[in-house]
Amino acid sequence: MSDEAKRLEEAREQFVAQWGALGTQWGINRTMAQIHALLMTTAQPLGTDDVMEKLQISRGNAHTNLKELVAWGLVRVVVKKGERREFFEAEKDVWQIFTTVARERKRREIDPALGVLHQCAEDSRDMQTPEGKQFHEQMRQLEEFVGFASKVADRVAGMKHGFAIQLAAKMLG
Amino acid sequence: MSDEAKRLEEAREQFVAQWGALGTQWGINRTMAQIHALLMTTAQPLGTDDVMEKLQISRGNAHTNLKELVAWGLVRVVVKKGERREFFEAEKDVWQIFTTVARERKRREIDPALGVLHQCAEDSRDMQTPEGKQFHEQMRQLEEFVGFASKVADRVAGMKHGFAIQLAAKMLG
DNA sequence: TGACGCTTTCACTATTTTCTGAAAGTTCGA
DNA sequence: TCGAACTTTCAGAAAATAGTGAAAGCGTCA
Repeated sequence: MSDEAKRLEEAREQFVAQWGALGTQWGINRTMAQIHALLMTTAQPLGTDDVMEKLQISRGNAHTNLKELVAWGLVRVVVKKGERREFFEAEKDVWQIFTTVARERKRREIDPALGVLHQCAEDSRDMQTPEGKQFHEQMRQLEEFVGFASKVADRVAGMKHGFAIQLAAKMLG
Repeated sequence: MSDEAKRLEEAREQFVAQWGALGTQWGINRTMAQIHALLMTTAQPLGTDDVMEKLQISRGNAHTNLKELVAWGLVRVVVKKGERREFFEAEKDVWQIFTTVARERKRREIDPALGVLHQCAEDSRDMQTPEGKQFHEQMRQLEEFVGFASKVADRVAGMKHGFAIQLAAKMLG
């Protein structure tokens, strides 16, 4: 193996390890983040056994997290003709990754919060005491804000890269 | 206790419980989210023992998470004159809460990622093989995007409520 | 049909995170 | 200087989460 190939291996391992650690902080399972990192930096699709070997994990673990990444929409299943097993390939376009994650997190984190807040605001709508009114008002404001965030997330997730850049440039300028 | 007071208690408990569950999904410790919910919906500041009692948790747990909330900047310590113990009060303004959380998450999640990516991009700067070049390019794009996100976060976190509303209205309109 | 190659599931184990409760530390008034 | 009133820390217990490995499932082809 050439010197550069070795360096590339090292750099990739570095990236995989650190991305995994970051994933943990982000509330994402370490293995899932590591597989994603591995796949993002590999040109050709990998099979389950490749992933198991590179990350030194069990088949069950590799399988579960690969499928989870597919469920998130961050990884595609690729079938090679003449091959029976499945290969996996990560989306590599950064803006695409971002919108996918944004959509998914909105669905998993924002939408449920909205439900809770709406319910609580409803339940306290008619309260008369100062404490009751204050509670209702707080719920209402939270609901309003989160609903707003929800719309922004939809909007951003639906934008084309170019348009987002333009908007952001205006914002930062 | 009046009927409404009872209903308020129930609604609050509902909110606390559900907000705690949501916190977990968001990668935030359940107790911390619950204390935050409790404090956000309570007009007057609470002491450690109040929190322990309402949430049925130990002193150590209450203490640790109250201090953590203070460290995040979501809760203030209040000293009442003539009282030796500390009371705690949550920030209630929604936009304020949002900017605080945005700042904190940027610091904890975005900035470290930027460090990792920059390092990896550097380490692969001079690679010559197609795989090496591709790796470098991927790191570069990720770094660029995350750096950009970092700037946007700073900008948004620094905005006044009114301005943000205006911007968002333009965006959604 | 059956057995091969691969995928999927799941009971159990390991690891990580969170919580408890008690002891130690701090502050302040008498 | 003592001790009451709080706050803070932390070792170990409990709970939650993640990972393993083996068995079961599935589709294909001889």
